[in-house]
Amino acid sequence: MSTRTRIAPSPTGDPHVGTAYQALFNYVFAHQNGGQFIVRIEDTDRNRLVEGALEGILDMLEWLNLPPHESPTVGGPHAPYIQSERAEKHRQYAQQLVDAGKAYLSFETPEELEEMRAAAAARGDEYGGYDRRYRTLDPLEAQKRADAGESYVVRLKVPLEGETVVQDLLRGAVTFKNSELDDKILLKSDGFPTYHLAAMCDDFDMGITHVIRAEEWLVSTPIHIQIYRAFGWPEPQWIHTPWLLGDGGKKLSKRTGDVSVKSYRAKGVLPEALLNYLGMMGWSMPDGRELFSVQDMEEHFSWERVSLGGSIFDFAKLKWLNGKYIREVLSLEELASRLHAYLLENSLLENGETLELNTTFRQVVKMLTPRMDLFSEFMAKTHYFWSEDFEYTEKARGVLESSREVLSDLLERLSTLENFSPEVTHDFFQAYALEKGIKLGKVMSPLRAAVAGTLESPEMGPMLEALGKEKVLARVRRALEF
RNA sequence: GGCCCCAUCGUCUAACGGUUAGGACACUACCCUUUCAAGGUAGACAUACGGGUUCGAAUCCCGUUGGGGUCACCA
Repeated sequence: MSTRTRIAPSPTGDPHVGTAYQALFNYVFAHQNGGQFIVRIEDTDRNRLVEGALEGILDMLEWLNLPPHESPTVGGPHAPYIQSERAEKHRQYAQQLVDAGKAYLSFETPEELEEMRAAAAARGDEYGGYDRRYRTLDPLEAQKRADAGESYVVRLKVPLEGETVVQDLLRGAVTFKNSELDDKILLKSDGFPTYHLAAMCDDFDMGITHVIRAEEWLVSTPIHIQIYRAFGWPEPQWIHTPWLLGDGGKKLSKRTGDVSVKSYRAKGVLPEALLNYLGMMGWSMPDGRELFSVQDMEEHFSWERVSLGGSIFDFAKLKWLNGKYIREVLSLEELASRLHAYLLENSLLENGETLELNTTFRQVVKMLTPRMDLFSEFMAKTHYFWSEDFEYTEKARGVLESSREVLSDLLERLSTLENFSPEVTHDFFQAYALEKGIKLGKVMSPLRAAVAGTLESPEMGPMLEALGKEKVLARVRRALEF
């Protein structure tokens, strides 16, 4: 039987890094075993749907280059891959369990449930769930009430005694007492299934062999096992991956960190860097390498190398890793075109006419390569390349004021240079400093201030070349008048 | 609170009974240098605690503590 894994995200907001994390592990494991990676959208909670969220998730996977073998958009032999479209099937499954006496109709209202919980809490009961008041109701009687139009849910009749053991691939056997299990709702009063029913039925129907999901699901796994058993289906392999945590070591959420993949994309994080970073959360390469691709992961992945403690998402390290991709992985040509596309996509171009994907742009990108970790830093660090309308920083101003002599010298002599290639200007500066008996810095900083408006910039040679003689001279002139 | 999971530098991690407990991010110096970076070198920083088992425990067992999760007609 071929290995089949899935992610089952809910379309309830921006695409979540946790979803990307799960997608990565599910994708890698499926590919490593020559199997299939499936995306199924879990939208049975009709109240929490967010417009566009489904597309957002699919877009994210495309951006990350983790294409599913089967999904709502590419389809597949088990379509539909949108859970709400399978609701009729879930209702049939629920009925099947009711008919078999493994589940029952239940008529309590949400308010009554609330009272039950409060009462159980007040008594200090160990079991704080549903009191099972309809579990023993005669099925015929129950059916009669349902037929009469009374609102009901379908609940699983879990065993009251004994234990349910979850065999987790990462943690071994995890034992739960059945007396602590709840008669979980399988079908809600709106006729839609809960996650418990829907996910198990769909996993079974879709032939999922390995359920790889976040640790938060571990404690509801005994219920899932009971559902499988009620149907008489063989269990999949359970794998509960370690937590991705936010600040303070709490579950990663909007409150504890940035969870939106869109937001990382907007910051100019490369998809391969994000994936690489996610890959080193909870897993490591056998040789300790930190820079690795999804392909590398497929080659070397094993559950044995997964560490179980949760990992705190550290943006500083992601940033560093992104910088590594910019500096060491992408070619200049690749970098330039992707950066250009990024700027276009985020409408960050300062001047659409001059900021084309041309030689100057490439020269500037090359200069910035060791100087940026994120694409979003690019414009702020290069604005003076694209416009004459730039300010002098406080420090630059100070230097300009005390260097008029050098600047006018420079203006005069620079204008006689044949060309502004780095070699020519480099020799020129050396000679000038030598002649004047001053340090190179005394020549460079005024010029830097004049040309860039700041004392922090790329090297002078390439910078002057990219700017060109005309602009450089004009800027020195402007600085002298300042 | 009940139940469940987890526990190595601040952070991500290596070590699968024997290492001066290694690497990376961040941090601090220094080197390189026309500034800023990048790069290089160095430094500081960890096995939560207490019992066992063993000739020998970060590693195995138990307990404690700590952290997290979960107890929905949400997934």
